[in-house]
Formats: sequence, C-alpha cells, structure tokens
Amino acid sequence: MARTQGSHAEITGPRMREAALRLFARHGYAAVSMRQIAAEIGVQAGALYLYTPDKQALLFALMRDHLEDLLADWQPPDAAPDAQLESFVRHHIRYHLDRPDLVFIAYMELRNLAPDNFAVIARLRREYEARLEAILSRGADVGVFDVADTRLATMALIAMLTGVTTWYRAGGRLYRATIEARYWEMARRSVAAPVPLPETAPVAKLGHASGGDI
Amino acid sequence: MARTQGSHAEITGPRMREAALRLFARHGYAAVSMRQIAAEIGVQAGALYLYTPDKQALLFALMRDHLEDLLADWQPPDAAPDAQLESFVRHHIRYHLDRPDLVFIAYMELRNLAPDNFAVIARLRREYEARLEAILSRGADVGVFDVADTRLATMALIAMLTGVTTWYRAGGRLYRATIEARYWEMARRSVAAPVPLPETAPVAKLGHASGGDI
DNA sequence: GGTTGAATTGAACGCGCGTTCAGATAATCA
DNA sequence: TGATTATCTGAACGCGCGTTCAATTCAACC
Repeated sequence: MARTQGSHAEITGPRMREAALRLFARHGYAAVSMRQIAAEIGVQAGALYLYTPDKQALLFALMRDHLEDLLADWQPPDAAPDAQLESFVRHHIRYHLDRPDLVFIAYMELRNLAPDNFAVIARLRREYEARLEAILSRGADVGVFDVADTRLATMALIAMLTGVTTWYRAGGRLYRATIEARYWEMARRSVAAPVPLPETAPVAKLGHASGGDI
Repeated sequence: MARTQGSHAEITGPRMREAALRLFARHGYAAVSMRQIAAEIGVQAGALYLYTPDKQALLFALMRDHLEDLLADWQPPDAAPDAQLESFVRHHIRYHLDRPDLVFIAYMELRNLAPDNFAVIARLRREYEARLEAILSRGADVGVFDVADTRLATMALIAMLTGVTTWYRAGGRLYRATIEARYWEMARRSVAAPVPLPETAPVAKLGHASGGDI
C-alpha cells in the first residue's frame, strides 16, 4: 500500500510542523527522530522529505517563522516611553503565553542550529531586543526611566518576562490578565525614575550607555 | 595496549565529569556521545563505565551536585528582609557567573532526566525558590516590600537574575561587580514598597498570597 | 475508463549509538 | 622477583538514526 485514502499535501505539511514543534519542545531536537515525527501523524519517515529537505531545515523554519511573527506582531505605539514599555510588556507576556512550545524551542534549541541558520536567528533576536532597548533608551533620555545600563536592563527585562513560560500552566491559580498586570508592575518599577517631589521639575539625564555590545 | 602510563582513577573520574559538563553545556546531553566524552580526556568509551553506571547517571550527578552546592553555599543572613534580598541577589549573580556551564545544563537538561531523577532535581529547585519566596513574603508582611503575589515575584526575579548567564562573557564591557550592582538595583526596585511620606507611618500589608502552587 | 502525476510506502544504505566484557597492561605489594 | 589488582583497551552486540529511492497507490482530469 502507498498513498492512503484522503491524504493531501496541504494537510501533511502543517501536521508535520505541528508534530515536530510539540515533540521538539517536549524532548528536545536531538532526542526526537524523524520516525517519531512521522509516526505522530500516521505516515512513514520517508514521506516527510516531501515537506522538508532535512531535519535541520525543519527546526530552522519553526524558529525563523516564530521570530518573524513576533516581530511582525508588534510595533511600538506612537506614545510616551512608559506607554510604549507597557505595550511591549503586555504584548510579550500575551504572545509568549499563547505559544509556549515555540518560545521554548526558540531559545532552547539555538545550539542545535547549523552556523548559517544560527546567524539568521540571532539577528532576529537582536532585532527584537533592540526594540525594547530603544524604548528604555528614549525613556532614560526623557527622564521617565532611570536605567544605569540600557543593554543590561533590556536583557534583564526580557529574561524576567520570558520566564513566565517556565511556570505558567493554563487553568492554574492566576488569570492571564492578572499575570500580565503583575509582570508589568514589576517591569515598570524596575526601570522607573523615582517620582520627582512636587516642587522639583524632572531633570533630563545624560550620559547613560547607548547599547553597544555587552 | 591497555592501561597507559601514569593513569589514575582519581584523575579520570573528575576529568570525565568536567568534559561531560563542558560538552553537555555546549551541545546538549542528547547530542553528546560517550565516545566524545572519552575522546576529550584521551580514553576509550568503555573506561568511562568505571566511573559512572551509565550516561544518565552522569547527567544526574552533575545537576544534583550543582544544586546541592548552591543550597549549601548560601543561607539567609539574620537581617532585615531587604538586606536578605540583597544578599540573595548578589550571591545568585556571583554564583551563576562562576559556573555558567552548570547553571546552563541545570535548567536546559531537565527534560532529559529520567522521572525519578527529575523528581529529585525539581525538589532541590523548589527548595531554592522557597528561600527567595520566604524573604519576599516576610518583607511584604513587614511592609518593606510591595508584592501582589510572592510566588509570581519569586519566579520573575529568579528568571531575571539567572538570565545574566545568557549574555555575560568574561572580559566583556562590564565588570562583574557592576553587573551585580545593576541587577540588585533592578531587583530591589521591582519589589520595594514606595517610600512612605515623612509624616505617614508605614502600614503593614496583609492577605498576600502565601506561596501555593502557581 | 484510461492516463497522468502527486503522495506515500517500505526497504535499504552506512553509520554511530550506549553498553558489555574478555584480555592486556602497569602499578602495587609480598 | 613474582603475584595481585586496579585501570584501560578494543572489539563486539543489537539497535535506531537521517536520508534515499524504486515501486505502488489513489485522486484528478481527459
């Protein structure tokens, strides 16, 4: 027997990616075989090669698409830095809670990328980080944020926010909206400039780090 | 040829663990073979089995020893909550910068642990988290911290602090002492209660979450 | 209803895996 | 010096890996 009834290319391709995503997230890229992915969708291993040139390309496509989606899904609103930061934080939490498997592999499987693929993914990640850093940098210039080092603060905030995926479970103790609010509160306070005393005008800060290599 | 000149058990055992640690951290547990570890220390694969019953036990021992060290290395000082938090944060950063590979595998390779081993490691991790949560909880009771949810704040802080290992490179732009200070500053502000106005006495807060499952 | 072509099977390729073990070697001790 | 023992080699075991490909099946179209 070969092609089974009702099979279609438009179905097998996406199903392969879904199965690969789930299995990679659960067991890790190196620990998952093409035969396992194939079995998950009721197909022989050879059939997968109609939809991906090889296993590495399958991983790369998942990560690249995820990061491109992430970048396409959010643009800084035309607003003050603190409003921009709130938008960034809330979007980050929401987006990550929606796609735990993608987020997971996107930073767990970096070391399993071939060098060329790694370069592409690393560039996309830096692009995302740069957006947050730009917000912090502008807020520091204006005086609403007080960050001694914008690059460090960027990395600290992203790590804090992304960490939500390590403990969140759907149907757990906290509502997603609550989680979002709590993280925003912590993020805000960690970089907010102390409120100026009523009679004192805010002072613009100068000379903070501008975000070179860390 | 068999046993080569000058070889000793007291040397091969530790060297095996060092090589395994380095290789696991770089390429991942599943992607590293016993033959690679053996080659790294100039020995045949079979010889490794004098020092570990199997590959899984090698990973488990690395993770367990790391976490037990981490727990043994720090006890909360007998001090006010904010001083305890500073001690925790500074120790965490210092400890993690000193052992990047151990830290890395200790939370990247969790899924490659056999169920029994995973249970042990998870318990040790929860023990560590509980120490930070206790500090936050006490600080909230006393009124020096303002955390809406201690468990969430615990996870957020640990994620933020541990993230330092993802970008820190020895000899980089920032001194370790500077990094430590910056992270402490952000951590402190993210949970600190707003300074009370001079004429107002601090109000003890009640009813915050006490740290059940999240 | 026959032809075409996309979709899939199933077997095969060479290879490296974790682990075992009999045998070889070198240090140690009597 | 000779016997003993800790240490290691080298070969082997069965197995599953990623990938290829001729053969086969089925849907679609003429």
